[in-house]
Amino acid sequence: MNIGDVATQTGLPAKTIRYYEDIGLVTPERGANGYRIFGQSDAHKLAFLARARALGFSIEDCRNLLALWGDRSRASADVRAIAKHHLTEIETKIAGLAAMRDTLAELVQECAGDNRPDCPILKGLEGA
Amino acid sequence: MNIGDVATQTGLPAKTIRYYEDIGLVTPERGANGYRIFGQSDAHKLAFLARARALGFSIEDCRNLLALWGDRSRASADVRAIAKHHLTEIETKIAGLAAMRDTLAELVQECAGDNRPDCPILKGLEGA
DNA sequence: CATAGGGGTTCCAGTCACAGGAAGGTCAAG
DNA sequence: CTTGACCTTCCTGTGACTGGAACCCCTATG
Repeated sequence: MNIGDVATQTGLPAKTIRYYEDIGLVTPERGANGYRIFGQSDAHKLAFLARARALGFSIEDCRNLLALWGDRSRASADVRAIAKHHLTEIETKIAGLAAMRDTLAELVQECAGDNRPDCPILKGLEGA
Repeated sequence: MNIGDVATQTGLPAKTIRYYEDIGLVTPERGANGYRIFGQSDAHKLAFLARARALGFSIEDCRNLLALWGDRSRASADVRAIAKHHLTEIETKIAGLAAMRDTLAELVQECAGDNRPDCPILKGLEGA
């Protein structure tokens, strides 16, 4: 398979796949013409990566997850630890965003949004 | 005021304040020794920026909000439009993160997290 | 008066995970 | 033979800073 085929299969842009090779996440072979050749195992790895990234895992997490995936003597506790830690980070992020949303929603609702200059949003930003 | 004083007042790191000068958000004067000199108006601007950034507004949004803040003939509708658009983006982000959280939480709960290799998390990542 | 410290200054590199684009080689079809 | 779609490498840019090097300035103390 050429890079375009794997890109179609996995939904990852070709650019991203090249980048993943660059940082050592996949190591496709090369044809005589210099083209990358992806086997089934490469395609599976990339699909795995695509899903892990879609769940928000960092590249480093992905690297570790890939290693565990390929390690038959792994302990599921290690996988779980990575996932749980990431889950906590996501929850923290959500909490931060939710706080922003609440404050913003309040300000937006208070603001008339007409052509007069008076604006509760700016007031909220200028004074605590 | 020197940069350290403003940093303490606003809670912004000095580095960040220099960066804000670099990109033209504030324009403090300079003393004979080359030090930046911040007046009250600069300090207010920076406090405004700190709050806007804390609400997640982008630097470009901040630039526009600052301009509106200083524009006596502004229409509050313009401010509101920026804020509302930002609010929508935040809500979109939250929705995305919440979806990740749900999937992750489910996988984490299914995983035993012991020293055996069997792992629903990896299974979830490998197959759709 | 020399020095030590805690300011301040500039400039350069790195972050994260790619995306865009230039310049050029390769391949299959018409 | 040419066209156009694909592939290659390399370089730059993104957002909003952060860290660090190398250097200057100011005040207090021995």
